[in-house]
Amino acid sequence: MKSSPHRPLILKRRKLSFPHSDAASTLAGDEPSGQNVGSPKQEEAKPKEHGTNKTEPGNREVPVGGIKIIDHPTLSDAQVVAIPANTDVQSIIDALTAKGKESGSNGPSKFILISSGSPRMERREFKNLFKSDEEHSTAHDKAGEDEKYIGQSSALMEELLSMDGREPEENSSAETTSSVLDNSLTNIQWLGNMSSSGLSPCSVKKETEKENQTPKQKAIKAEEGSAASSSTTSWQESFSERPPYSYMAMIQFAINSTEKKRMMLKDIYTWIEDHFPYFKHVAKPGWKNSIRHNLSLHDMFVRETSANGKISFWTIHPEANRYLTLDQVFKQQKRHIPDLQKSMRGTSGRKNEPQAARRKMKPLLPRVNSYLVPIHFPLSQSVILQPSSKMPLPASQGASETMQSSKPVCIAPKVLPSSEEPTLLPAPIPIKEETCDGELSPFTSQQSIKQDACWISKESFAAALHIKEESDNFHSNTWAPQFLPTVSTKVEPEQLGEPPDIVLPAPPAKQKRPFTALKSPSRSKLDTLVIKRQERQEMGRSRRKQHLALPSSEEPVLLLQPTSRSESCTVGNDPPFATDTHPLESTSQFSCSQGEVIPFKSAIKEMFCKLPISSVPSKAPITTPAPFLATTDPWRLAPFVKETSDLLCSPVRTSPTSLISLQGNLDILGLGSTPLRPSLCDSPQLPLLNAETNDMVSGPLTSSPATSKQSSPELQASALPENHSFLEGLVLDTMNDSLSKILLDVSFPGLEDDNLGTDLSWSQLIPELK
DNA sequence: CTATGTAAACAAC
DNA sequence: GTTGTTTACATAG
Repeated sequence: MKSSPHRPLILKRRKLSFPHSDAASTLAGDEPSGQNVGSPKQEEAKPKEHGTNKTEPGNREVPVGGIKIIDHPTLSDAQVVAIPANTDVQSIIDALTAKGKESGSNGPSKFILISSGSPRMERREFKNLFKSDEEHSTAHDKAGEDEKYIGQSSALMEELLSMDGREPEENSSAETTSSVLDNSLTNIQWLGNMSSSGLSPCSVKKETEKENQTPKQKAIKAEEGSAASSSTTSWQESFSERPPYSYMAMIQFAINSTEKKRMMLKDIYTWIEDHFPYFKHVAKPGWKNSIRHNLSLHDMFVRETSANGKISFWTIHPEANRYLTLDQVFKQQKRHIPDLQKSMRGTSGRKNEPQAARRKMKPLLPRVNSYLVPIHFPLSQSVILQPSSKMPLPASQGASETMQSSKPVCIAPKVLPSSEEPTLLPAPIPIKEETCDGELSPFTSQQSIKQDACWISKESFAAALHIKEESDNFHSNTWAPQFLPTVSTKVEPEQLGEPPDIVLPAPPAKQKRPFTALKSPSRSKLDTLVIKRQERQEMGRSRRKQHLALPSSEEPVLLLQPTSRSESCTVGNDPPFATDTHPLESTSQFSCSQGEVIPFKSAIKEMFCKLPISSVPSKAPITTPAPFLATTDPWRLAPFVKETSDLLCSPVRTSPTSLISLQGNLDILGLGSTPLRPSLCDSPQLPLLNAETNDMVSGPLTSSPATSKQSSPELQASALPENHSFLEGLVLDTMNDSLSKILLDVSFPGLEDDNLGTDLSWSQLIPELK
């Protein structure tokens, strides 16, 4: 009852009913908590083994190839496996296998691997061992194993391997199929940072077991900080410390851990507790509130109600869902981390080194920024981003490490299609991605000076990347159909190094439903009902989902400008873009040739949602979609716009440009939970990128015929016809850990204002526009 | 300024 | 009491 002075009273809050409760059918069938969801609770059972495990009390060693297996001092069901530096994986496996046999079913379920030697190898190898991570594997239920990877402290790595698959966790990774051992390998859970011997008492039981991973980061931290000295402390901390994941990320992990990709709130809580002991044991109860808050806050989380309406599940909007799982993330981290750590440690003074850039890297799984944050990219931005030509892998590969290391692991929801967006097509368009792991490297590697910039840029970069993807999706989804002919997006995948563990989702689902109910009428099909979805408007300060609120001041920038510059917007040098003109906004807004400015921001939401009630409605109820909007899918924008006219300076025009702008806006707006961040332009990187751009373009990308990819101004001007608009950029695919360059070639004959008359116009392409 | 985290008020069950 | 929403405020970057 306290009334907070600050907080306005909520006069009324009304739940939206869903039209489709029928969808529930699906639900009904499904049990709420879902099979998958994991019945974390059940897991608890594990302990049973203990008794027997103890079979080998004391530190008994089971030497196998120099590998020592010792009972964990405090964990009854765990054993510590000391692995000599040069031990090969097979030996380890053999040792564990032998141990496992020896112990029988009752044996220890977990093994903590400690290697003093070259941890890296182990990982790698293990990694190899681990088979695929496909998530979809039903595995959840049973498979329980998770891998836990401990960071590699240079000193030691530890891994817990759960031998038995008992744990029901759903880790994606779990591929039950494999032998027990495999499973165990497969599931790596996080180990805390146990620094050293890691034998310290660990009260955490199952937690340990499950998948929490302690990010290496932690490990790193540990090292840095208090570190290891007291193993106990570190050990405990590992479990007690808060995971480096944001709530948003954890929720995603939880939901994606289930087969159906949906989870009830309660199960989410449970999953998190199970996987991150911190929340079970240390966190204040308020964390649940935070979870709920995040669910409500982020558009990517969609609540679906069972047919009967009694059960509500939380799902991740397909468009936004990267299907990340803890496992995947973990694996990724694995890859990257080593490098990072190296760099970090190795160079105690990181700064000095070129590596400095890295240093800046965010924690792999930063709770922060980019992590999991949906990034919306306005088309324009994409334009802005220019890949550096350098991207070529050369050094990169070698550098791959660097790259990776440098690369923050971002888990960003794929696209954040704005709720508005109707994204139907997943990837109809031919999109190629080229991921160059090495790509970044150039940046990093290059000049030291720049590196910093690079760094920064990187982050932004990452964002940009994501954005790009979005844009792709964006295009592909919404536009693709219409544009297909004309538009070609390419992303050329070049993965240097590793195959993506993560499978990019081309989520099947995508097609299904649009993020926002608003848009797609069709979505009705969905089994479940989507309850939420609204666009967000801006909110003043409060953060209700981020919207794209752009400062009114800023005006939309033309994506494709008629003027030579238009394309040139490219970052590079264009002062305008890059600099002030529309720093961020530029990305978000597009100006109509007319000069109209369309600020998207919050207005949009309102428009969509029409949420009279709350000033800042976050998610619009699906049901409410405006008719017109619904009809046209994606682009009901225009109409939309009109209404919003208030906000918009001018009514939307069908003019091609306008469309573009809209779209861009949409993106931005749309889901945009995340606001555009500082545009790429701003970031220092740009320059770098630009510079190279040309080359790049010419490179692989160019392969595509008609489409010219260059975004670089020069090129544009010279080479490109006005009609063509190219969006070129790099995409960082967190999932794959790779960088992708994407070229989006949107060429219309007459796109630009100047040319409008000429050939095709957007409107032509898209009837609706007219 | 943004993204996040946290606390809290409130609403609807 | 639980689940969801939405504010408000705080903090880190």
